[in-house]
Amino acid sequence: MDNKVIKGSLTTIILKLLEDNSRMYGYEMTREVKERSQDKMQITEAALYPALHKLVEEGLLTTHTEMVEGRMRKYYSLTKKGKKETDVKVEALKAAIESLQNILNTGLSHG
Amino acid sequence: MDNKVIKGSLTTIILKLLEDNSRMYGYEMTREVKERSQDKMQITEAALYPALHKLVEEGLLTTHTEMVEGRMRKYYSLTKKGKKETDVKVEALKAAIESLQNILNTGLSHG
DNA sequence: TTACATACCCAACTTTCTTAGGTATATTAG
DNA sequence: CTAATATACCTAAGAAAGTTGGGTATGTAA
Repeated sequence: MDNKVIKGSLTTIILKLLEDNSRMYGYEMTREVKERSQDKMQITEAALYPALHKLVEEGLLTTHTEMVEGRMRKYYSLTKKGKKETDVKVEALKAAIESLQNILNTGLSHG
Repeated sequence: MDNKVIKGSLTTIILKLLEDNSRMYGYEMTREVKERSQDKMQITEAALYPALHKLVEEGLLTTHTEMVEGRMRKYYSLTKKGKKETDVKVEALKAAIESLQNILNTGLSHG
């Protein structure tokens, strides 16, 4: 993450993107995150690719390589196991965000 | 963080607690986070103490040790520099959370 | 031919957290 | 008196997940 504030959520973000899109390639994911966050967040390719490889290793993603306009594209998709994990991880992240907000918003007078 | 979902926010949490309380000791911080998150989050002492020491090193916190009921308590407070940093870091974390939510909530049909 | 966008990748390093302890006092249960 | 639990501080070794700083290669626009 470019925005070194929230770490440990990259894997969950990847899974969520693939839940929404059925198949995506790495470079496309970096664009999508930039867009969804209105340019405020940027995943670096150096963090992304190793994370994708790990997810494949763990059996959560499968790949399919294609040549498009002379360039290689390695598409990733969720496996059945990956879909289950996505639900679990997305829910866990949402819960963690809520807790974090409770921590950050307690102790305010009312301004 | 016990909840290994969100990393990198421990320092900001410490600063925020001290913004709300003027002085706190380490053990108290672990209780406060547990309470604010309704037992969903738990900061470990092994993560907390090194983080506190680093913040003192960086000039963001000062300490004052007292004996209370036969036990040592090391109180931490924000320095002037620490107060400024707190504002910066809390705002950055809130913005990051918002971006993260945008990422997680895009692509939903409406169910 | 230079620059930029697209598209994949790796190695070395750093930061931050977890795991797994250690020390010590006060209080409660038996 | 003893054991367990809560309070209260701490460290060292290792893992995990990033960052920094590259590399390779094609297509397109200036």
